[in-house]
Amino acid sequence: MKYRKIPDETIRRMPMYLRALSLVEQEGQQTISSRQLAERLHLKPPQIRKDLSYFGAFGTRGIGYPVVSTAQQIRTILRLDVPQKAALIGAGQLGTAIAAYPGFSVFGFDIAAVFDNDPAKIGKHIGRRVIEHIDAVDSLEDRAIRLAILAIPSEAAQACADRLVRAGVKGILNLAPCYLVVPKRVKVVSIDMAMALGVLPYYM
Amino acid sequence: MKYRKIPDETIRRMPMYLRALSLVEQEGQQTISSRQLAERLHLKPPQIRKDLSYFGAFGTRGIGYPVVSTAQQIRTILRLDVPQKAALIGAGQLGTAIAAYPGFSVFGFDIAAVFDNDPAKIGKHIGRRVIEHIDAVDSLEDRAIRLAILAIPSEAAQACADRLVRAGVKGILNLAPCYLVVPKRVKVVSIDMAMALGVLPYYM
DNA sequence: TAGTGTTTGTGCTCACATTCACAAATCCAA
DNA sequence: TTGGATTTGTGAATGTGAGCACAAACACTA
Repeated sequence: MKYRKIPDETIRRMPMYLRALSLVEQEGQQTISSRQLAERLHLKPPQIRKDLSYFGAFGTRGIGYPVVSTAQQIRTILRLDVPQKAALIGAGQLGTAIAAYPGFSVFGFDIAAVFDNDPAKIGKHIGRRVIEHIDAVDSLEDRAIRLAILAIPSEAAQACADRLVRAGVKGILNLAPCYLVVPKRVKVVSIDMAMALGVLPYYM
Repeated sequence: MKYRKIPDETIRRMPMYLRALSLVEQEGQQTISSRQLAERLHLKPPQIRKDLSYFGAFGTRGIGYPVVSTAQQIRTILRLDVPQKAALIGAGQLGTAIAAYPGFSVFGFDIAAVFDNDPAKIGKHIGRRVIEHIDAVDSLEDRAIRLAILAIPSEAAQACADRLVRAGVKGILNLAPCYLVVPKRVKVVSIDMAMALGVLPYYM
C-alpha cells in the first residue's frame, strides 16, 4: 500500500488488538486470522486487515497473523515495548481506584508516582506508592515520567495541566469533565463518565 | 430542515452542550451565540448550529440561543428532563469512586442502588446507599431502574449484563475492558481507561 | 509439480460527518 | 422607517473512515 496518513481511528483500535492478541497468546494459539480476531472484537475482518496493513504486512496469506510477533509489533508501534511510567494526579476516591486498577499492566503501564494537594494525604500510602505534594510534579522530568493521569476536579484541571506541561509531560489522560488547552506537542485524551452516561436515556 | 437521520456524533455532543449551557446559566448570561459556545467547547460554530437544528430552530437570528430554554430543550431530547435512576453494579474501589462522583448530578442522574457479589460487603453503606446482593438485581424492573453502571471485572461482565437485560435494564455504562453482547433494544456505552491510556505513547 | 482451499493486502465505492458559504431573520440606532 | 451589524439555519462541498470484492500469496495434499 502506498503511503497514506494513518487514521486516528486505526490508532485508537490498536490497543484493542494488542489486548486481544495477549489473551490469544495466553490461550496458546499460534496464529489468528482476521476473521477470528474480528469475531472476538465484534469488528469486520477487512477493518482489522486494513488497520494492520498501515504498518506493514504482518500476516501470512492462507494462515493469518502470528500471534506473538504481531503483538510485539503493535507494542513497538504504540511505544509500549518499553515499560511506560505514569504519574497519577489526585489521590481522591477516583485516584485511589485508578491506582488499584489492574487493567493498565497489560499494556506495560506503571503508575510510578501519586500526587495530591491535600496536606493531610501527603506521606500516606496508596498501594506501594507514597503520596507526594503536588508541587513535586516539577521533578517528573528528572524521573523520566512523561505521562499523567488527571483525577482531580474540573476547576483545578487546567491549572494542573499547565504545570504538567511545564514539567515535560507529553501525554495526559484527563478524567475531569472539561476541555484542556495544551501545546500541540502534548496529547490529551479525555474520559467523561457523565457525558457517556448522558446519552443512554436517549436510546431507551 | 427536512427530516434527516440524526448522526450519532450529534447525540454524543448533546450532553456537552447541556453541561456548557448549565454553566452559562449559572453565570447569569441570558443568551449565547454559536460562536461563544464553540469557543468554550473548542468546536466550530457551524457544528453547533447544525447539531441543534436537527431538533428544531431554538435560536434567534442576530441574537443567539436562549440559554435556559435551550438547555431545557436538550434535557427533553435526551430524556433528562425527568430524574434518571441508575444502578451501580460493583462496590469495589472503582464502584465506590463512581458512587461518590459528583459529576452525574448535572444531568439529573441518581445512583439509586448498589450491588455486589461479595457477601462481606452486603449491608454495608456506600454513601447513603446500602449495598445489596447481586441477586437482588431482579427487582430493578419493579423499582423503575432502567440504567446500570457496570464496575466489575471483565470476567463477570457478560454474565452480569445478561442478568441486567433480563431485569429490564435498557442502558448500560460498561467500565470493564470487554465487549458486551446484548439485544439490539439495549444500548451499551463502554469506557476503557487502559485503552485510552494505551494510545498516548504513540503520540509522544 | 499441479491443484485446491484459505487468507491476506488493497483499490474502489459508499456512507457518514464536518465545514463552508450564503440567504433569511432579527435587533438597534438614527 | 431605513440601513448596518449580527447571527441563525441549511444546501452544497469537502473530508474521513468503513466495507466490499478480488487478485496475489501461501500451505498442504496427492
